[in-house]
Amino acid sequence: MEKAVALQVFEALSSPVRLDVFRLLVQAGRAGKVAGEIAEALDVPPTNLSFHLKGLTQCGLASVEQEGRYQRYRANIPLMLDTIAFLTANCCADDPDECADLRRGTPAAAPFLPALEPVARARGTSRS
Amino acid sequence: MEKAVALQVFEALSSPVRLDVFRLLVQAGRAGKVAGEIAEALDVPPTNLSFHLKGLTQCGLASVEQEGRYQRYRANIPLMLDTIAFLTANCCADDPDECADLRRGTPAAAPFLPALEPVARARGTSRS
DNA sequence: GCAATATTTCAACACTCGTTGAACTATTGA
DNA sequence: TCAATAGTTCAACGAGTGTTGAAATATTGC
Repeated sequence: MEKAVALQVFEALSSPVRLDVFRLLVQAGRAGKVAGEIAEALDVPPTNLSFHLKGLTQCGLASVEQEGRYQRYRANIPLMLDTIAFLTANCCADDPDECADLRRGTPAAAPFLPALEPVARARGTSRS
Repeated sequence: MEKAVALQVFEALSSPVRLDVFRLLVQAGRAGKVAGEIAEALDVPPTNLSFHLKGLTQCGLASVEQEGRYQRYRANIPLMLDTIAFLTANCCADDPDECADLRRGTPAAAPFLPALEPVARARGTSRS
């Protein structure tokens, strides 16, 4: 994946409205949602929603298909996964032990953010 | 994870400089890098780098540790994984078959990718 | 103490982004 | 054809972001 694409994806996901829309589409799966459904679900004015849907489609994170007078949007999950792969490429200096340690410390559904207590912990104090 | 945190993470990753810095730190692993090393590796002026490092640390994506007159930065990989989990929560209308289809053809680059398992098994389906 | 090194803060500027109402296009149903 | 519905485009404004040089802070070695 090219860096430019990853940047566009992250930029798209950095807006509250677009993040909500994308997650809604991810949860909708193949079925997707038409613009009106999205607008109703998220309580976003049509004008504004259209603006953000354009952003999501332009970076490839969503696709559109016309259905009569409706526009059906769907999440591009492969692109999302590609972007994640790009972000984690060659991680941990290619040391599998490091990766294992880091993953162990992170239950996939952690309720609290480990904001300022990250990898630094692994160095010096608790590890030999 | 709170939506606000995920937003800050994506916003942080939506800048070319910050994306480069974060990926560099991910690749550096536990060792991390001091600001000067990052500046040299990416050819970013110190003033500008400092600005972006602040952004990365404020959202929790990087940590700082003082080492004499140096500042050592490290990637917060658990936070990154939490964010990914947040993004993919309840995907595909909780239909495991959909997830399996979508994940097919996705590059399995980093050792981190297995952490995405919840995507495919959101509904307790044993697969593999 | 003093100079050199490493990094951050500050002020200023151009630039981009998000939101909104009004106007526009396209499709449906009568 | 006409009115209603679904959605997008446009113009404008305020707010936020990225970059830079100059100045400030902190640490090291002499």
